[in-house]
Amino acid sequence: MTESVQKPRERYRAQVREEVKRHAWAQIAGAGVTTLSLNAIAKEMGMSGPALYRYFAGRDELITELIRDAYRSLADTVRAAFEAGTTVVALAAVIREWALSDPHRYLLIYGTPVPGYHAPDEITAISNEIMVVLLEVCADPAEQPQTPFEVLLTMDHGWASTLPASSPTVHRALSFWTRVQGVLSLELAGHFAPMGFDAGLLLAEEVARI
Amino acid sequence: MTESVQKPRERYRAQVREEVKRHAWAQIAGAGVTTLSLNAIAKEMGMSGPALYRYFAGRDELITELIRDAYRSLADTVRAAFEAGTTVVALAAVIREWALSDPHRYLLIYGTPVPGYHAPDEITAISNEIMVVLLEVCADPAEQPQTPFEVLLTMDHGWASTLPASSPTVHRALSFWTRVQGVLSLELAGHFAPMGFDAGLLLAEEVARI
DNA sequence: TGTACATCAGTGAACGCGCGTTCACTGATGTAC
DNA sequence: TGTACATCAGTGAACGCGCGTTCACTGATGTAC
Repeated sequence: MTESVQKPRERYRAQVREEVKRHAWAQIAGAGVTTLSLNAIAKEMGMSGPALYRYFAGRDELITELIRDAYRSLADTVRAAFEAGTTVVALAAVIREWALSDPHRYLLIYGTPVPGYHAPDEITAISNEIMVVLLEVCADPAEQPQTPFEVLLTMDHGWASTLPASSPTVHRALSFWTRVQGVLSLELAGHFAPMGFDAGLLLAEEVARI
Repeated sequence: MTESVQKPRERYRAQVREEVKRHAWAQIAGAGVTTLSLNAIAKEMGMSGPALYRYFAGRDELITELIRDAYRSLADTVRAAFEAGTTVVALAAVIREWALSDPHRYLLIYGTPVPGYHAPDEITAISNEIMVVLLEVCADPAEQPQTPFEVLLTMDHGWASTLPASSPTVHRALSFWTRVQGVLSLELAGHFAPMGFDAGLLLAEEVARI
């Protein structure tokens, strides 16, 4: 964000880091995180393996960066839709488009967890940002729930601390989120493929009445 | 099923295959399919690596077996619940229990697809069995939908071929399935952990009105 | 019941591969006077 | 503007590791007469 005052070396470092990440995403798009390899990325960039250690402390740091960027991208997308004034149905479609535009990016953060990886606080913070937007959209008075919901939550922290735990808004947001994930996780893993119907339509139906 | 007439060698082969699979599941329970290794399994069994090639053509065949067994187990569980006479809410709870009893088994079939792996027909057949049960449960006249659904499906094959594509039953089954997947995929990947609420309750709410 | 043969489980060595990571070093780039 | 020095990107060799898989072989188990 303050890149304009970077000195040349810093600028160069940032560029190379970005290039590494681009190649990393390309690899992930091919076969998921599992096959992500520093050596392979170095080779693609015409460098030798150890060179990347100038830019990343190791494989784990690179993966953390990728996960963070993925969350960041989704949070920004969702926030932008909200600020442009969206309905829950339209927001679901926006999230689906985001996921379809790069399925492995979606799977990186919502698919099977990377073995041995534990997300740092910064990442849970971004994840919370997303929930906050969902809560805001679900709190829209024009989109009230049809039926009152029962107490569901026992939490007293984080994004929901300013809302009563049994708030219909919270329940609506959770319903929205799980239904979106339900359609997307099945669609992206290919489980709808043999059935031959429009997952976008199903998603719209799913979130139309929450 | 005809094991009682197996000759000793066949019997022994079957036992070893089962033992290999047990170790494979233990590995998967630890860190997912990714880290599954024939050599490691052999070592745990006190055998040398190549010995396993007497029992499995290779790593892929073993994985296929595991995936098939996972589907088989879920299909049997779901069918048993149906035959005992279940409601949609109870069935959802049964599926959740099945998933929680071995999260990585669930993730093996509904999580991020294994790179480079393509399911043989036998497996899609079992997957269809599950859908058939869901359709039967959702067709229960005691569990009629509250609202009529619009046309969603354009398929003309497989398990739905005997039902009109726009059938409320089909829509109810798809809603059920995606909502179950939505809750489970988020819960098992740990995305509910920082929120501190009862995922079982959320699931019950989700499938109560389909 | 005993012998001759066929089957097959399991071994150990080997192949080729790629991985993450460390280390001492070279050579280019930037900085300070 | 020019020189002396510090910084740092990138290299190549090496370490130790584990993987899937093949192959020729040994020795035990089962089969047929």
